[in-house]
Amino acid sequence: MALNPKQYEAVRQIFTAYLEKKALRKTTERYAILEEIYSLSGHFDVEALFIHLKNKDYGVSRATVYNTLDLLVECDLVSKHQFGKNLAQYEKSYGSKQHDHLICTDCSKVVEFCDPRIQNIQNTVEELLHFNVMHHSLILYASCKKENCENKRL
Amino acid sequence: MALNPKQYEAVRQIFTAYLEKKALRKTTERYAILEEIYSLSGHFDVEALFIHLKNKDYGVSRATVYNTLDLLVECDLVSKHQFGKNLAQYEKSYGSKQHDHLICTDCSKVVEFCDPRIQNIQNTVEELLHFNVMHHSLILYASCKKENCENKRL
DNA sequence: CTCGGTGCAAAGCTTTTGCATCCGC
DNA sequence: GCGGATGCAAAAGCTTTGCACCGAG
Repeated sequence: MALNPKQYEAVRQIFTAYLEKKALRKTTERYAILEEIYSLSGHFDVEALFIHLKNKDYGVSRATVYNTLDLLVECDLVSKHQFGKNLAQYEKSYGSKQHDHLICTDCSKVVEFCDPRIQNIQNTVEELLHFNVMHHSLILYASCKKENCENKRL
Repeated sequence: MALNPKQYEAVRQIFTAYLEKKALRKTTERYAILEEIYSLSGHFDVEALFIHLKNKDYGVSRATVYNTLDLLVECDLVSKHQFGKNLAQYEKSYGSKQHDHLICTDCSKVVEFCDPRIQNIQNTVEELLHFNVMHHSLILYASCKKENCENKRL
């Protein structure tokens, strides 16, 4: 799940290249946020990331977190999700396999799954509607059968 | 697109049956909201619906609009979407073919499309993960090629 | 030195909540 | 008449914005 140092260096370089291309400044805050995100596993929201950063020596403001997340989404190092709630969820995306999400309607748990057939659908729609599909979001809302669901026991 | 009187009567009856099953009251506000929704075409957000209702003789409050939308979503007469923004979009769903959405990254225009293969993916995931998929949301984010996009001309 | 970026707090927007009033049952 | 539903407004929660200060280039 976690990246090794070499992989993380590649991530930094992608971000650096993006900042240079856009003539944006390479601030310590931006790299601190990138590093924190890649040290996390799974999904997180802005507030959780902000708290994590606040608990370190180096604090950043919410405004900067929002600003930097936008940049990271734009250069594909982070992906943003709206899982039906009015709260954006993020996750690091470098080195991760393309995947989609299933959300348990009982306990809100998020499960990831892969299905290559989604690509076929994209291709068909591209041809039919004459669009270039950049990315997609497939969310399955499902209820678990019996003891699968952790929160069933609560 | 619009329902004929007979179809709309079926919609009313579904809502009535749902309210009775749940022992909820059949208020005039609830039916007024249902009627307004089924007179609209395409997607709408809460504020737009609220304004429409406000402009009629019969006014309802935002709180009631939110409350009633939840009920209508629960009995499958209305579907709710989160198109990447922090603003829920709704659309009537009775008599509509199952469909998914493509959003133009240039002009935010929403295009509907159908693809039966999404059902196969659902079936596979159900078996693999032991979940009962209730519904899904597939959104393709795409940029139009050339003159397809209405806003390209702006 | 310049001007983009940051931090902080205020403002903005959508949605939820509390409470008095109202009306379906 | 009782208790759920409504209306209104206030509150809550996430995100954006304005402005003074800071620091990368």
